[in-house]
Amino acid sequence: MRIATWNINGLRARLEFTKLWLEDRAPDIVGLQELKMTDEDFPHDFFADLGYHAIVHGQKSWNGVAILSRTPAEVRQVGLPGGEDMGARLVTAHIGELEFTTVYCPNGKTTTHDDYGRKLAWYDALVSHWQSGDRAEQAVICGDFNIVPQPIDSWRGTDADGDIFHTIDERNRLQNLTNLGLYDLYREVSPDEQAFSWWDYRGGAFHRKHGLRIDFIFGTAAVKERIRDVVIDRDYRKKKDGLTASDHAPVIAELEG
DNA sequence: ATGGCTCTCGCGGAGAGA
Repeated sequence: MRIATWNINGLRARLEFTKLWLEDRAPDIVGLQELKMTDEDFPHDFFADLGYHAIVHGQKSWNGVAILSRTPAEVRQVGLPGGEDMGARLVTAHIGELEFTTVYCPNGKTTTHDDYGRKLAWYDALVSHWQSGDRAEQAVICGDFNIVPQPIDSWRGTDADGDIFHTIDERNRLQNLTNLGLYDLYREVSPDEQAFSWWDYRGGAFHRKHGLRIDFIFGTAAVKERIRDVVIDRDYRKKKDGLTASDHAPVIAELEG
């Protein structure tokens, strides 16, 4: 089974690009973030033609998350309790034995902006929600977390410590989540590699290797035991057939079974 | 030092992203 997460930066603008990727990589389940469209505008028929069911938590203009799956999914949660003021950022579904959640965590803007405090509060709500729920043994939470866990995950290394995405408070929030028994599947496979999942559109950041690793697939111990491989699909950060890529690359985990 | 690019809304230019 192949599962993936991808911040597509506007589904309307990325529809044909997403199709190329789905046909090439053939994932079984995908968490998508930053749809930037309403539930009503979601192109269910487009994905059905490609062999995917979709569960959507959309919103006009901003945010929005969805789960694509080969086999039908059962909705378990739409929206983060206590975090609704920050927009459509969480959806959970059961697909077979697997509980699959995808999230688009708030950005925070700057450490002095009001949104920074809201970002930390949103994380607190996420941790409470995860902790209070009856989680399946096989559970995954993936998405764009907008936090750089370790200096190795930033192209600026320790020079970025204290900046937005790299503060102690943000890193503690991410730690609070993983302390609930979740493993960063990419790091399980590649403990010492520097690899990024996001690069700024500006200034040739991709080619200069100026990126951040902020997109993760976290899994419970039972999921960790099934890992065959985890890759960050940086080839799909490049233009394809003249189509513009998202500023995020997909992250893909291959699991046994 | 700043912005450098791309998206949405909506038709001009602003806000958001990270």
